[in-house]
Amino acid sequence: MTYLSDSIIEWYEKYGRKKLPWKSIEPNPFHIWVSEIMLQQTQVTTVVPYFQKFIARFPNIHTLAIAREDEVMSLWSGLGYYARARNLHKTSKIIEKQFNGFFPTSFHDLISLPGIGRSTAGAIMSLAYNQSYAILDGNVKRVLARFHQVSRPGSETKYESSLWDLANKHLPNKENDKYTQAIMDLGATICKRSKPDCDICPLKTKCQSFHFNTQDAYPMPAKKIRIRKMNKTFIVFRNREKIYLEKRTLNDIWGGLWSFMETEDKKNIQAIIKDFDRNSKIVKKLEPFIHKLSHREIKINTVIVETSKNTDNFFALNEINFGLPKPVAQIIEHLKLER
DNA sequence: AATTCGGGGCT
DNA sequence: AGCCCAGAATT
Repeated sequence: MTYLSDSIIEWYEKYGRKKLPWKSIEPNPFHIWVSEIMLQQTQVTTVVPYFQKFIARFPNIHTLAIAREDEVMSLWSGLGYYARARNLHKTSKIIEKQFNGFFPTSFHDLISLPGIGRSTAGAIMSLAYNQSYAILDGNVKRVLARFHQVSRPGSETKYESSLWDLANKHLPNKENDKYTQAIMDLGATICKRSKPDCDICPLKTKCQSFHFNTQDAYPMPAKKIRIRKMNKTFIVFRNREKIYLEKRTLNDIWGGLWSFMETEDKKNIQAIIKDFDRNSKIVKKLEPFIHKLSHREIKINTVIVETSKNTDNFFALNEINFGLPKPVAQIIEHLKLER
């Protein structure tokens, strides 16, 4: 099958996005890898400023591999899905040690690395090395689901599998790098989720959804996830200009970032405070606010506690340079303004 | 096979 | 207010 790839590549020559910051005349595998990880479940416009700051600080694998994890997390702060950053760092060390600092060039080696799955490995093989591998991101899924009117059976696995088959079937026999970029660009700029610009789409003469006017029905919607609502109380221990922070464990949200002590049960607040410092007391409560995640909705309460303790985990507001969850960063900004 | 993991853009 | 985004790892 070459109609689809030929048409898309031809379209890309005229209308594709060729100036994204991770693109260069000579492909840079390190840049492509970092961008692919940042772009997982994250839109291009969100990623661009993070990518530029990240590359300015870590221009190559070596600088990343020898960095402190806290600094890596700091540059990821606000981007979300923090396991991506931890895996990125972990993988840079693996490449330094096990691959002698050379970025892997085979699909087998790439997919063995933390944070690199089938689609990301395919993207690197294609975009960095012009090898014939498919990707299956949200853009490609949408284009293929519409082009073929792919239905979503009971089994999600079968649906994914049939899309992968189509993605492989449509691979061109040359210019795979250009094709991969092209089909993503088409999905992002023409074959959009809502109001696709079918009239100027290079695939319209053979697109099933255009023919039957079913663009809104494809891709068929995924199963709805239910959003868990929960409460959290952040306990901000403050000693003059310094506040207490601790590093979060990896098996929860915001893993590896620094945060306040917290509880989900308000009845525990007094006990936690007295356990920390029996002479401390609550001096203030901030206005509660809702922090929304894609799978949770957290009502965040904040209590400020004055303490005279001053351990290693106390930091001046202006010297905090590691990763912070969004709501924690918000609260710290608020505290700075009060000064 | 289903759930978990962020935060933001767009409608 | 709800859905989706250059998905992968874990349960």
